[in-house]
Amino acid sequence: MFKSVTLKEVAAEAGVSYQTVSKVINNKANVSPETEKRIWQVIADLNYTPNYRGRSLRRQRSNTIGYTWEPSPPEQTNPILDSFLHSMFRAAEEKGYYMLCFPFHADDARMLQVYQQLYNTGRVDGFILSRLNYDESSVPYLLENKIPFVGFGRLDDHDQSFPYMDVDGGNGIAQAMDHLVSLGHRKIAALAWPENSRVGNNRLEGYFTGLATAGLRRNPNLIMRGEGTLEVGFEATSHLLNLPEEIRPTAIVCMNDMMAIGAMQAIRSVGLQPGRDIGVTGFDDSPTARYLNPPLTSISQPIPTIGENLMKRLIDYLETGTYQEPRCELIAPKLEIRESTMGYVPAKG
Amino acid sequence: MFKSVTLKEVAAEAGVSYQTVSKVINNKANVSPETEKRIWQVIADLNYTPNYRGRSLRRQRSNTIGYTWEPSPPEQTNPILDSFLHSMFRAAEEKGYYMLCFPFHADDARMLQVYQQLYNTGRVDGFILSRLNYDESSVPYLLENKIPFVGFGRLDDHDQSFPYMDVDGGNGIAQAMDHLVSLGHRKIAALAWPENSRVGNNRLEGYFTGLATAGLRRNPNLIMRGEGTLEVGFEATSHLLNLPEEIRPTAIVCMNDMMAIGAMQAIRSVGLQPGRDIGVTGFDDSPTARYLNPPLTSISQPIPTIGENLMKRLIDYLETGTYQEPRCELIAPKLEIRESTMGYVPAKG
DNA sequence: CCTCTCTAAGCGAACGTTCGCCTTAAGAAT
DNA sequence: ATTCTTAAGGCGAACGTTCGCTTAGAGAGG
Repeated sequence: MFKSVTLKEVAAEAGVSYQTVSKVINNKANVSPETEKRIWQVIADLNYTPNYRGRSLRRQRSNTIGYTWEPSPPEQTNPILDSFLHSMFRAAEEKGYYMLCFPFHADDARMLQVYQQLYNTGRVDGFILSRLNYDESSVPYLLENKIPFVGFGRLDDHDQSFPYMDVDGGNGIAQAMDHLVSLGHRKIAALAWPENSRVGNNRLEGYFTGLATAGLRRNPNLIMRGEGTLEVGFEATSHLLNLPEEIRPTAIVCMNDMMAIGAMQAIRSVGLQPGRDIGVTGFDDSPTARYLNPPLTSISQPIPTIGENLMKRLIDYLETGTYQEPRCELIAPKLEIRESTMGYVPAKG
Repeated sequence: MFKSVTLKEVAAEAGVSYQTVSKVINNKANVSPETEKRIWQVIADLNYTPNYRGRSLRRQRSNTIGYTWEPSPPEQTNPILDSFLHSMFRAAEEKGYYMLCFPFHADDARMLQVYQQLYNTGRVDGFILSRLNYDESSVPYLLENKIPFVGFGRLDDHDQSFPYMDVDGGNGIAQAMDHLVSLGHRKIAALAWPENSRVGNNRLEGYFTGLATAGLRRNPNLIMRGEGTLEVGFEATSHLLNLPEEIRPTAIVCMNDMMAIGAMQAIRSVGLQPGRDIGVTGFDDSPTARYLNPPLTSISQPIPTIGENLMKRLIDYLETGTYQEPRCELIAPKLEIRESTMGYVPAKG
């Protein structure tokens, strides 16, 4: 095994006590300029880097942030995982931190135990949570045990109980609605998620906002709910297309891209053309969205900004003991307009 | 901050020296059954877990494995990342290990420095590398510095210089070829990668094997090369479809799914139907493959098996000091047959 | 000449473990 | 009665840091 250079070796070489070397490294030195220079020189010569284990034990700090996430089912892919992770990695490294990733457990109690364990044993200094929903048990648990964390997402729309960043999904869908309305659509359907999904409800709010802004009435027949899968998108859209002419939608706003893909397939399966005959929008702006046929208008979340910001915020808290204001931040997504909403010609007028 | 329970507190409560408690925990005890039982009881009562930092310093072990990977460009998605990571996380946790993830750096020297640093400071005990190519500088570096690691992928086809697992891409493509030949295809094109891609060349080998098995001649006009993107797939296929009738391919084997998607779009853009008129196969079996129109025949890699196996192999080495045989393992992928190769009717007989 | 202050650096202790050797007492063997 | 063995557990040291207090020596002020 590799024997790495220690403080003592540096000290011996520089002709000082090892504690003095430590002080120089940590800028706590009362040392003459020449001595300091000599010490730095030796550090460079021997290629010394402080041992993480010793430092961590003494400082009672691990400089490590824990993170886990629920893995996607095999037939789906997580479009934001890669960039979210890397944005956090980079922000952490910049501050001398690293991320410890650990497996997700569906069993809540087990998951809490893992959080507790990682923190109590000193493996991590805090956590980043993501994809929070109403019933997230980890949030109250971590708060109660005073374990530092920040979240991507919140528990409900007016929650301020812990520091987070979140995408304002409602804002995004409202942008999509305005866009569709401006193209002349008046009968707009929504493919929404089950009512127990906080993210889903947040997005659906944007649908309602969009209707209100345009002075349109809510029509319960045009709101379909289900899991955010291609199949649900297909079925729901098939149903919508079978509605009588006078209420049949001319545009469909989907709460994610998978549903939108299903919707476009359903539209094509009855001989219509997505974009020209029926406008379709998605959410997430998955990498594949632009490659669909037609390319899908979707809503993109500034994932790297969020990852970087969350990490910086958590580290800043760990080092200062207080959270920067604003503790809770909502950030607007961006509508990416593509052909799945272009080419529509309103029936009359 | 949280003050966690220490050995000394357990010892005081149990009325023994703290070293004895340590011995009990590590099964190195010469202790009477009653004492041992009492100690375990106290441990449970106080909810004691050994402090990672102290243990790690003393044992000179971090029980942590490092991993990084090159992030996908924004317009692409890494279809295997999520399940690969989670399979490693799970295997690690089972053995009391965790993964430290750190940012990828395109600059080679910088990257090597990070590896060195993480290892020398005692943050990690070893690494897992992935997506290795011919010119991978990390492999010789880690070998030379005796830093433990295992790889997903190898440097060249007969490489045995370090322990790895790899998917036999050639085997996969050969399966696809056999499948196409059995359907009656005789003119089969390949959308291959640039010649400096080891993975690409390995897969292309399978194309040649398939031709040989079927007794077909290689036709340089039917081998197109380029980046594994949708655009390249589209352009290359458009070119192939413009070839004179007698050599124009009836099937196209693509080295990944993105190219296959591009190929199918090109086929459709000239009024033909993928699957019925021209067979198309991909590689990776991305989650979206089954949702394409038509669903794409592709080759799926047993990612979770690989992740689990790599992790176990590395940990086993760290704990025993020798690698299990076989040190290098090649594992066959699986052909997933879908409609993009079905429905073809050979022209004559 | 004595005290005081300041600078530069040393020193002991502590963080929470694990490791190897030592001690004690009891019983067995001589 | 003396020595030997064994079981049960104690003890000091070490892993590589950082922290806070102490000290040696020089120069200033009275």
